[in-house]
Amino acid sequence: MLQRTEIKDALQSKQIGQPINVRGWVRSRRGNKNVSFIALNDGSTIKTIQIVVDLEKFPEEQLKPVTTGACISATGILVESQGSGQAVEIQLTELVVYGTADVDQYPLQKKGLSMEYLRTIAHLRPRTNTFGAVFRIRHHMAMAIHTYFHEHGYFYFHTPLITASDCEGAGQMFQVTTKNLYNLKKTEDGKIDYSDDFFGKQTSLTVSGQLEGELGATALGKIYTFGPTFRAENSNTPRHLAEFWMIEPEVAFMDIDELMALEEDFIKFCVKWALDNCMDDLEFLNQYVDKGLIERLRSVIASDFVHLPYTEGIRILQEAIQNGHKFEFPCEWGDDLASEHERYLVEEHFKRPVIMTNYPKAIKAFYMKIDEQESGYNGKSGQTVQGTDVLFPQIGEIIGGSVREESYDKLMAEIEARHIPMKDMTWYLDTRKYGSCPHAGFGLGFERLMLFVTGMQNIRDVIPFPRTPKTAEF
RNA sequence: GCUUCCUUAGCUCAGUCGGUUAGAGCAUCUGACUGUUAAUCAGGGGGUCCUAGGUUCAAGUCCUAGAGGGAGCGCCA
Repeated sequence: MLQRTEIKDALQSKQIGQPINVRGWVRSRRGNKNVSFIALNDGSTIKTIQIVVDLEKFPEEQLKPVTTGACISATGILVESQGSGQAVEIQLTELVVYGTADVDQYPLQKKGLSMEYLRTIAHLRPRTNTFGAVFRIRHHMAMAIHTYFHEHGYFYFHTPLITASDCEGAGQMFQVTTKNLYNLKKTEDGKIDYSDDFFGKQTSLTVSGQLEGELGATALGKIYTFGPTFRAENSNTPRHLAEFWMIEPEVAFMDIDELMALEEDFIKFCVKWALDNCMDDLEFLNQYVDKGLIERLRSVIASDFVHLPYTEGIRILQEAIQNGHKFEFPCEWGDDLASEHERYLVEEHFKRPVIMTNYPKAIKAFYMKIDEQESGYNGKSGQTVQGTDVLFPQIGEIIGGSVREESYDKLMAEIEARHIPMKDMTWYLDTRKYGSCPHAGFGLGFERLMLFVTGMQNIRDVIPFPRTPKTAEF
């Protein structure tokens, strides 16, 4: 049998008049009593190749199983197309049907399928144009991430997925245990006895690789993590998953300005990568999912991100309120900003991405470096921390980053003030105890980047098998 | 977790004030058409109106509860 050619290559081929073999899944078949046209897709590209069937050589009976969804091998002669719409097509000489798809049962149709419906058949949705495009782009974004960090001298550092620490505070955790939940052994004071559990202590799935990432950065200099993360929050929104992938670079000797430059440069690199490598898929999404997509991607690459200290952000919001803008929630200095406030700043006031910095320390994590230089609110220093959140149009917070507090004493003071359980965390504190150094890093939700790059509306549609509260199908 | 909306044919949706036999487009099937490309044209088949109660002479329509889904908010990435 002739060697298989992938459809993306077949469509570019100049071997007119030569035999060719393609294999894939039938998107549609149409025609009249003389000729039948099969649109075939093999996933290598969003495009289909047209197989032209002369019904005198292939009687209708033989073509019966060639229905939408069926898998076939088509051998024929590559010819210049007589019709408009494609440069080349294949005149069929030999047909093999690998697998049929009963038209009364196969759930995918040529058109008119909602995202909600496709989510119920997530095992088949990669065969649709939209999800094919999304998952090809997902691959390319993963490659972009590895390429960016590798080319900038970062090391890919693997942090554990199972952890015994519960102090990061990033969210509720999924417990990991081999204990018999129907017959739990209790200690004398009524607590669960984990001493006979698999790890001999209580363990969970990680909510962040950052703390372990800091161990890597304070030895290798520049590291990044890229792996799955798990949060058991009961979050029901189009921007949250219980299982998602996170990118967390951590860099020794990096200050807040360098951190912001990294965040901006990294995101722009990824967006540009998509425009350079995924244009066919982006054009499809631009046409059918989000009309402004490509323009928005280009504008993000072209614009400089705003650097906005929290205190200045509050001032702008209060000015907006004085000018008659209505917000549901208040925003006094010290309040955490609500989505509506972030959206106002990004989408209405600045109309470009904003990196918000120097937040009040009370609303941020314990490990963020306290701002001693910043004059801060009412001219008093030490009230803010060097956090840097990148806020994007449509999707809100895409990155949360900060300079880390490198002083052992200051870090311990925060930990004690917040009553954070650190008894099993001496390994983390050792980074500050031995050769402590200034360092910084950020976390970027991979699926949120995917939302932005694809224009998709719901985070459940940019990961093949989404896990959300009450849903763990497939 | 809170608020709110939705659930009618395989899919996307109409369905008026509670009133005769529940409709459309697409899909599918049959036929027509000498090259289509979201093909087109003609015709046919296809219904547990989410589930369980209730109100009523009469419920897809009103009420209660439950299930599933979406959106907004909170938490965050």
